[in-house]
Parts: sequence; structure tokens; C-alpha cells
Amino acid sequence: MDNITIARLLDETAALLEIDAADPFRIRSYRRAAEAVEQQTTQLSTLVPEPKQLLAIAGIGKGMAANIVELVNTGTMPLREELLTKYKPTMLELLRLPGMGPKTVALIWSSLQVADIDALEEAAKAGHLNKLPRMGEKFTTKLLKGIEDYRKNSSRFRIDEAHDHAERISALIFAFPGIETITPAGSLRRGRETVGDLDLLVTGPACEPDVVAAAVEHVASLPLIDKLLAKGQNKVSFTLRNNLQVDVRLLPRASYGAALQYFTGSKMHNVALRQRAIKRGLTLSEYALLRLEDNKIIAAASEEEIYNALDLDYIPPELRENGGELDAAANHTLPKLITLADIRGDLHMHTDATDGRDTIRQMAEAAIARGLAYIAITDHSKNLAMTNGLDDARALAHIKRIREVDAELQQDLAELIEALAKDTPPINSRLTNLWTLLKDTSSRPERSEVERPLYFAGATTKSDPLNFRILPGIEVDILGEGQLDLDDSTLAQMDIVVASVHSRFDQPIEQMTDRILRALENPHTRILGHPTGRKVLKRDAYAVHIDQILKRAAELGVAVEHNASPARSDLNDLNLRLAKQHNCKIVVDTDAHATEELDQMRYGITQLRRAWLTTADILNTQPTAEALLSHLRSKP
DNA sequence: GCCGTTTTCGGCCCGACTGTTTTCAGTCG
Repeated sequence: MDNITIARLLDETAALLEIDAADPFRIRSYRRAAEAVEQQTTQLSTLVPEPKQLLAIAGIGKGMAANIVELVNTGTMPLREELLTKYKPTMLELLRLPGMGPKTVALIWSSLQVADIDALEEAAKAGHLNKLPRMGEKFTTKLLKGIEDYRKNSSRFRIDEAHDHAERISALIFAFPGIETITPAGSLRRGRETVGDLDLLVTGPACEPDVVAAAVEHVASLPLIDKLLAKGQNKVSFTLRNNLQVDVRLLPRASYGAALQYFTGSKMHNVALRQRAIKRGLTLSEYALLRLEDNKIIAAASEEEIYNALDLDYIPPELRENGGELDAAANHTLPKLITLADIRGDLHMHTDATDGRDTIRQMAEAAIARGLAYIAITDHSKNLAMTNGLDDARALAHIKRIREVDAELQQDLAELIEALAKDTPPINSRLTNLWTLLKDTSSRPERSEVERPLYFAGATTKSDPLNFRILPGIEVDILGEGQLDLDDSTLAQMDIVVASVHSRFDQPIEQMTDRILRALENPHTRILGHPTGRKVLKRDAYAVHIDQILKRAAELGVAVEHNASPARSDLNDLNLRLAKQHNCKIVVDTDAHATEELDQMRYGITQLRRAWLTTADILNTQPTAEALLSHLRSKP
């Protein structure tokens, strides 16, 4: 049994205990244990023979360790079984409906014997709920609407989609005079791969208490609102047509830091933080950090003040998961997390030679405009016929072409440097586009704070364009027995060989793992592409095997790819932490198929930050192509 | 059920909004 399953069963038990009206603190400890289990990089099932190691995990005590041992050995545990004789597992789904909490679920079960969504809908329509306390007409209407929405769409939104919505909504809110800052909080700010809803915190003169009502009205009447869910003194909740829920809070400057801290979460991080406050005679809320004895405000305007007042270093949002960050912040041992500006090259991208849209030169120019010092062109190999994959002859011709484009670019860049120094447009017509790109990005208006979590420093001028290099490479396919689908003599010509499995994962996991392990042994393999198999496999089922793969890659000095694009990313923060533990080299890249996709790098960075990674853990932070190449496939 | 500068018992995080409550319980974040 893998960690994800253990965590789910503990969490379900917590929900059942809630319905059973058990001791709230006992319930909390089950929840806390579930979260702790989820964050472990070692599979707990392997620790069962030595339960002492389970006790070392914060939030796991004697009783919970016994529960875990029982779960691993038997697939269930006594408390869970006992609760399931009293309640039905389908009741857990009811808890996901808006307005349905444990008390309500328990009440409709005990009075109406209703335990699943279909029966609940029937009961609501028949008016049976109205006989119960606190469930009038309005409640029923809302519930039926909730059931409809739940059936239509119960999924979370990818971080890039949520980010785009945040930008759109923010632009509309900014139209109101007196709005200065909009920051997305919640899981978007923490850089989670997916977000359940969008929290936007708004501040500025228009948000001061005496005038905020007008701004609230403005937000509540935004044209993109599909359904208005709630409107309070300083809060507006609504959904978009795609069912994404948005909570907008308008807050005075003075308490903005406290609000930002509070609404960024995570919930468990905040609980731990407030416990720390209480031990110091303080109390923390979304308005301020107060001294208990006289209600004096200790800190409120900025997050930094709040953390510092609690004797903590500032904790970056990506680490706020109650996964040891409080201890590290107290001991001044938080890592200096990697930033987008630290990334010097992108080692996986496609061109119009296969399934990309743009040319080699266009990709290179886009990379220069983004401040990179090198890229690798890694088009597909022949086994991916649908992408017009390259056979040996075409692959060789392609890297010849890449070298030519690189040489030409070197000459042009020398000219460009002169032109930039004189600040006069270059005569060379090949440089027109690059000139515009550089001028455009460097004069890009200061972006609003809405992008702060994802857009780090623009990084347009930090590299010396003269040092820019295009590395010839290929994304080669791993065939059934682990062999690569191009000749060794061809691969020997490439600087960057990304070996990836593309074919359908209809093999058993063991076989697929074996196949990948064999591909790692090929001396030409520099980077293992999408190591968890493009999400075709369920991540949890794969957990044990990724461990093996990362370990072997580390031994062989093969780097493992972390795809930055949310659409393709497959190494989650746990896998990345595991890679670090194994001392595995990590490369973050975009797998771009068009120039603008190079911007996806920012999403990959948040995942790396969530895994506590620094520049030392990531290979393509090397300042130059030469430095990078000397590290690839060098034995540890 | 966990945990310890309150250490083997007695604590355990905070506030707003909603519905139908005429003083508050339940839900949510």
C-alpha cells in the first residue's frame, strides 16, 4: 500500500469520525497524520518492520503508527471498519457538496436514511429536507444547485489556467480607481499544480473601511461573473462560467500582510503558526498579530513582520505546507530557493522540423529575449511517426542545420551587441526581429503584483548574448526492450540526448520500469525525459518504481527531466525531493513546441521551490553551455 | 490522538457568512 492510499484512508476515517461527532481533537490528529503521510518521500509500507521510524514523523504517535501498520498489513483498520458498520462510504461524497458538513450529513442519515447524492437529490426535491431544522427553502435550492454543479464539474483547475483567470479578473478590478495591489493567495500563491478555487486579495485607498462598499459593488458586478455566491462587507464570492470559484477580499493596507499570510495558507501551516503565536502570548488572525494581554498590534502590514515577530525567518509561500518549514525558519536553515532568474538554459524543445511550430532561429531568439544563455533543440526521432519524427539521416542533417544556425547567430549577435551599445537599430535585416524582441521586453511595463508569485525578475539583460549557444540534440524514443530508436553513431553526434518513453503504457509497471532502466544504461542517454511516463500511469501506483529509476539515474550520472509545463509535468514535488535525496541530477525544461511556450518555465520553478530545491540541485543553472556539458553524464 | 519552555495530563487556531436562529449552530476557508 502506497502513501497516497494510506493518507486517503486516514483522511476518510477523519471524515467518518466527524459524522460520528467524535472528539474534534482526535479528528484533527487523523487529518494531521494524513497530511504528514502524504508528504513523506519514503514509502511507509517499507517502514512497517521498524515502526519506530514511523514515530519519528511529526503528527504520528503510538496509536497512529499502529493504525498505519494495520493498514499496510490488512488493507484496513478496526476503527475504520467499525465506523463503516454505522455509516456508508458514500456519505463521504456528500461532504463535498457546498453547505453539507458532517453535522448535516449525520442528521439526514439519522432522520431520513439518506446516504448518497442521488437519494439526497430525491429527498430535496420531495421537500423532505424542509422538515429538518435549519433547512428551509433557500437551503434546498442551494443544495440542488450544488449537486448539479458537482456532477458537471468536480475537478480542480491547473495552475496555468488559474493564473490566466487571475490576470483577467485582476485587470477588471484594477479598472476601479484606488486599487493598488492585487495578489492571488491560496494554493495558486503556494504554487500547487492545481487549485480548487481562486483567492484574490485586493488593497489600496479604495479598500479602506469607510469607502470599501463602492469597490465591493464594483467587484460584485464584474461582467465575467456567472453566479454571485456571496457578498459581504469586504468579500465577494462568485463563479465563472467554467465553474471556477473566485473569492475576492478587499482589505485595508494596514492589515494586508496579515491577510496575505492568512489566506495563502496552507491551513496546516496556519494552524501551526497560530499555535506558535499562542505560546508567545500572541494571537494571530487575518487582521493582525496581537498581544493577548492588551490587544496591542505587534505586526499586520507585511508578512515579513509577522514571521519575524514570531522569531521566524520569512517563509516563502511554496514551503508553507507544515512540512518542517517552521523549524527550519526558527533555526535559520531555510534553503535559498531557486528562482526563475537562476535558470540559464532550456534543454528540451521542438521546431518545425517535427511537431513544433517555429524555426530553430525563432526558438533561439525567443530564448535570448528571455535571458537564457543556451538552449538545446531536441526534435522527435522516427518512432514518433505522427510528429514527422527524424530518422538517422534526417537527424544528422538537422543537427548540421542547428550548427549552421548557431554559427550564423554568433556572427549576428556580435553585430547586435554593437547596435545595443550605440542604441541604434542594426542594419542587418536578420537582426530586426531580435532587436524588437529585446527592446520590447526590456521596456515591458512593470507588471502588476498579480504576477509576483510566478513572474520573478524579468531577467532580460543578465546574460551576455555573445555567449548564447544552440546545442544540437534529439528527443529519442525508448523502444520495447529499452533500446533507443536511432543508431549509436547518430546519437554520438548530439550534445543533448533526451530519452523518453512515448508509447502507450499498456505494459505492467514492472516491465515499463525495466525498459526505462535499460535505456539509462545506454551511454548516449544524457537526460531521462518525462520519467513517470507522461502521467499515463497513476502516480501513486508508480511511487515505488520512480524510486528505483531515480536511484539508478543518479548512479549513472543521467539527469532526470522535470517538465515545467503544467500540461506535461510529471515529477511532482515529492518525486523532486526524492531525486534530491538520491543526489540525482535534475534538469528543468519546457518541452516547448512554440516560442511563447518558453514562458512555461515559471510554472516549473514553483514546483522546484515546493521541493525545497536550490540552484545546486538543478543542472541547467550552470552559467554557460560549456559548464553544463561538462556536468552531463559525468559520474558522481 | 498528539504533544511537552504547561512534559504523562490537560491542553489543542480564528473569524465571517448563511440561514431562519430571535441568540446561534453549522459551514467554510
